[in-house]
Amino acid sequence: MLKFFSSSATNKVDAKGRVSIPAPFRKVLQGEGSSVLVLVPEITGRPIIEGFGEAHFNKLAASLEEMNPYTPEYDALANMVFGEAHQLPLDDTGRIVLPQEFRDLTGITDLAHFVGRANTFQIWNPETYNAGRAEMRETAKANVDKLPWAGKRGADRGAP
Amino acid sequence: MLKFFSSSATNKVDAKGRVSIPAPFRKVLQGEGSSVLVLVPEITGRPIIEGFGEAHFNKLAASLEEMNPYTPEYDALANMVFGEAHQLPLDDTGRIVLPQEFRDLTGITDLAHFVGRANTFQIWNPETYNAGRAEMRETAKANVDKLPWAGKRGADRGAP
DNA sequence: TTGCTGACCATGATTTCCCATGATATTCAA
DNA sequence: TTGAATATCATGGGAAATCATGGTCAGCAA
Repeated sequence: MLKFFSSSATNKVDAKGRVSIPAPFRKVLQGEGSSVLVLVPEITGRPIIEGFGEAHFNKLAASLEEMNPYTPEYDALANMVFGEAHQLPLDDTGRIVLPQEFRDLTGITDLAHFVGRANTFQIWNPETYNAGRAEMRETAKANVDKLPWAGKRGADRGAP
Repeated sequence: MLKFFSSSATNKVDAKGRVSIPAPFRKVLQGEGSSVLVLVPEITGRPIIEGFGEAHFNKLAASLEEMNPYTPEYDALANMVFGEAHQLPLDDTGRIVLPQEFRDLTGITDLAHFVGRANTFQIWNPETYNAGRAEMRETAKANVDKLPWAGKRGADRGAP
């Protein structure tokens, strides 16, 4: 069973706001033994939706619990994350209804672009994504050395 | 059990996009106790696919988690690596379906060239590979001394 | 009513699964 | 060491399941 959200897909959003969650993503949720999906606006305010399963949602809740309540930080995070999150059940064909506020936030009308990001995934307006893609490629290229790819950063790869 | 990806092979891509993963490569995956393969476009954007097993994929995820999220670097790496990675299960005859986007990227139509690279391997359009091979030989020849062959202990492996 | 939601059914296009085959490779015994 | 018996490998094809998508209809609220 798949462990990480990976790959991308652009799916249609129908007149009722329904979108198919890409099959590989559903398999990750399934692996968590869950068929609900959590969507939250990207916390820094960019026009992107962040998505994940219950497992990750629980982790977020756990981190919050470690914070001191009745502080502005706790307040802000609790409200922005949990206050704006939607827990959406997948229907029997693997679709969710994308809440109107998320369509507004992202500018999504009839197409939604899904991007896997390991423990989470994102939903973008395809146009926004394409507009930023070239720059992301450049930034990624300039930062390869942050990942244990083939350089010496890949410390424990077996060879001395 | 084999530990590194080595050797090369050129295999057919059938009408359904299926390719046999070279048997020696399968043995490396088997050694990791896994039968899924991860493919990612080469990060600098050349028309090459990078492949490896779940073990290496986990390491990539782990390094990401150590980075500061919501930075352009994190974003770019997450989207370009995980967003474009495919986790592909091998079928019972050791084949995968090479995703269309990878066939497009590399220009692969009916033949795929596999090249072992120790901890990862690459998939090339055979023509692209052949076209660049002579130059790679020259570059390798000019840099033999960078490898710590027997008798050359402590050779300089390049400083940060 | 009018409009929205959710449950259910329908469908074409993949994609996956399963079985089959010829070409090497490998094993093992004489 | 040679040759026959046995695996392994790369490849092909058809049937069955999955996927993304669309539509209908009943319930419920405004």
